[in-house]
Amino acid sequence: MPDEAPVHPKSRGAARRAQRRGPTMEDVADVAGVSRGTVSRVLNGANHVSSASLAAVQEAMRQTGYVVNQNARSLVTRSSGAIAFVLSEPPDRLFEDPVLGSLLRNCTQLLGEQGRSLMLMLAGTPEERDRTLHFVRGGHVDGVLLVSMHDGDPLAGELQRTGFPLVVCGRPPAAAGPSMTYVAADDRSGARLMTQYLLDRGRKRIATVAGPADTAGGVERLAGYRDVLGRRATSRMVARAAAYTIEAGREAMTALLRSCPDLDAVFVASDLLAVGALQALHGAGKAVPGDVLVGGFDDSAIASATTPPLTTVRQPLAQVAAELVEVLLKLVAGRPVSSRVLPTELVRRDSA
Amino acid sequence: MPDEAPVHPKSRGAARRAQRRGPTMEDVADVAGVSRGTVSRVLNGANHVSSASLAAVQEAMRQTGYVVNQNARSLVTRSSGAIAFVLSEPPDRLFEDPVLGSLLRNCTQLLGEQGRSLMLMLAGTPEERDRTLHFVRGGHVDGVLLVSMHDGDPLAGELQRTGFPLVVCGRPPAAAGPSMTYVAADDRSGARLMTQYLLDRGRKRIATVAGPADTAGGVERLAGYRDVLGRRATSRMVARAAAYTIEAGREAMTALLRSCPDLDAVFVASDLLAVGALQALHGAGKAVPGDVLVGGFDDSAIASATTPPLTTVRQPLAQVAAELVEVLLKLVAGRPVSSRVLPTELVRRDSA
DNA sequence: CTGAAAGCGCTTACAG
DNA sequence: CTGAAAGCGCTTACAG
Repeated sequence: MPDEAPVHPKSRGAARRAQRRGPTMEDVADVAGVSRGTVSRVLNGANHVSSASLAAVQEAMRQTGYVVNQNARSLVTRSSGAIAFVLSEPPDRLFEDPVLGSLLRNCTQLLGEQGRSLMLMLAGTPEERDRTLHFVRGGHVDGVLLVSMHDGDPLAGELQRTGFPLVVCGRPPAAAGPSMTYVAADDRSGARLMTQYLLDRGRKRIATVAGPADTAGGVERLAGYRDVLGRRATSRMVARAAAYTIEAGREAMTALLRSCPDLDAVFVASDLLAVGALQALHGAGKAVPGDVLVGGFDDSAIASATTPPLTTVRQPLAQVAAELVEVLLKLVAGRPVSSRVLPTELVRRDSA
Repeated sequence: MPDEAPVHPKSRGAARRAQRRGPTMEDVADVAGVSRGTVSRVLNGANHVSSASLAAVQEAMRQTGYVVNQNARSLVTRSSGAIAFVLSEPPDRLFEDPVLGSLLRNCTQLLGEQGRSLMLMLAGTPEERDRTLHFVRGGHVDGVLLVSMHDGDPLAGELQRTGFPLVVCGRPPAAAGPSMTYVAADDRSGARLMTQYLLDRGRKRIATVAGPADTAGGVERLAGYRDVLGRRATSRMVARAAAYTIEAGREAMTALLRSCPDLDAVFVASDLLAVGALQALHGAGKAVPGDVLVGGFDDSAIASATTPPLTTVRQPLAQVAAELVEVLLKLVAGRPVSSRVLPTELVRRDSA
């Protein structure tokens, strides 16, 4: 096997035929009455170009409808203009959680404003991981944004070893080493904020629905909860959700109602989980917030659409995306960067 | 202004320096003791290559860690290996609806399996549209998948005029002309299915929450509803949602309860809208399905997570994605294609 | 089956 | 400020 993903060799011929050969730099130079080099200089910042040449070239570009051939340019500059957005998740539930969608949209938009494009790559299976690594090594992208929720994901380290600029969204796996740059919301202090709030509202038996144990959210948010409650947080007050889904939230909440029937508040580690928790509480005849206070995490779109609307911890997703892009582009430009942890804040609605 | 998006000319130098120059075809050829041409032939299908050369080249590739430079290859083949996935939507609510996420994930996965990559492009604003067009014309991609929910979107026509292979998801705007290839779920007959089902369950006053009037879903699904009810569908039984969101569904349902207080069933044009409709009904003290039958559309992940679980019309999204990719790649290969409309089906749960 | 050579469209020192 | 020229790494007729 050649070390190369198959790219439909058969179809190349046809694709080539179909492509009209647009005007090249040569054509523009001819029309403008200058050399190819001058056209190139106009394209790349217009330094050291007389205003007469500048005008002539611009006019010629308009006339010919010239569009630069990015492949030719990339071949010499060794820079593709694209960034890989790598989603290291099992494929089934992808995008069910609005957090990912928000991140992806924001990054795409911000990169676009910088004249860069985003390649979406899935890396949930071993084959996909290989493809992604191969793709990055092939120089298709100038840098990588990795969104991985699971600890112990080997991809982070492998990507780092390619030597390409890399920024991870969320805290990187411990095994990654200290040199890995990341941007994360402060999960732990957000969880503390919410737990303290529930306590301040006079509740005595505050349970929690934690996220899966192999995710940063599942670890950090539970830690924040424990920071506040100390030994008051007994094991019967903690339930693990199997995934970040509505169903899993419902199941975890049901388990909690069984193990701790007299709970009077619950901190749920994500809004989507909280939707399920609300259903379980309603189903058990518990009034929210009357009998049980419910606090979520994320402040995703669904938080204001539940009944009652969800009091939650706001992750600054737009800012996470902005910093992710900023840090990565700095890295691509060869400038020094450092990791960033962004503050979270409490958003009060009606559920707590 | 040069006709060219700025791609950080300043950063190029740094990026270049940072890039280690991997082994080239020349290096592989040297190690294998053959010419560059033979290495290339091995890479592109291994026809007309002796098994001795083949083995030598493969071994040399392994030894050197060779990875093909896609830019150099694309420059001569005029084929980038990438496909643009263009989302022509206003940015705010993007991905709130799980339908888009599902489509994107499936397309990315299927393209990946074909050795192709997906570039995500937003085209919600005029600037973004220009960027997208420029990008496509620049030859960055071999073809375009356009997901546009809004009629009268000029982008479809503009993309078509570039001459690049294009497939639209959903029925294209009427103005697009007959030659535009599309893949769509059969919205109208799905709506008929649901309306007929509500009728068959003995309901007399079947209202509908329709999608925005400028979307295919808003038009076709309402048409299907009217196909079945004829003049029994009076204007007071139809409410338009302002967008495909939970809030809009709640508002439309509230309006319906005012204009038609004795309704005993409602067909809601999307699952997300139906979540809002359920909230409004519960808020008004109506039991579902006891007092009012509720039918949704999409069968997205949320449909099985509502209380009660939603009876809905299933859009075959995985199949839509598969056909989208298949048709586009055929087009890219220069083969003939035709548009496809995929059947929808009723999924019974508890809300109706 | 295989090598030598042309060429894809651009950028960038290098002279001037 | 500008042109001529080399070179980026590959593919592909063209001979043999």
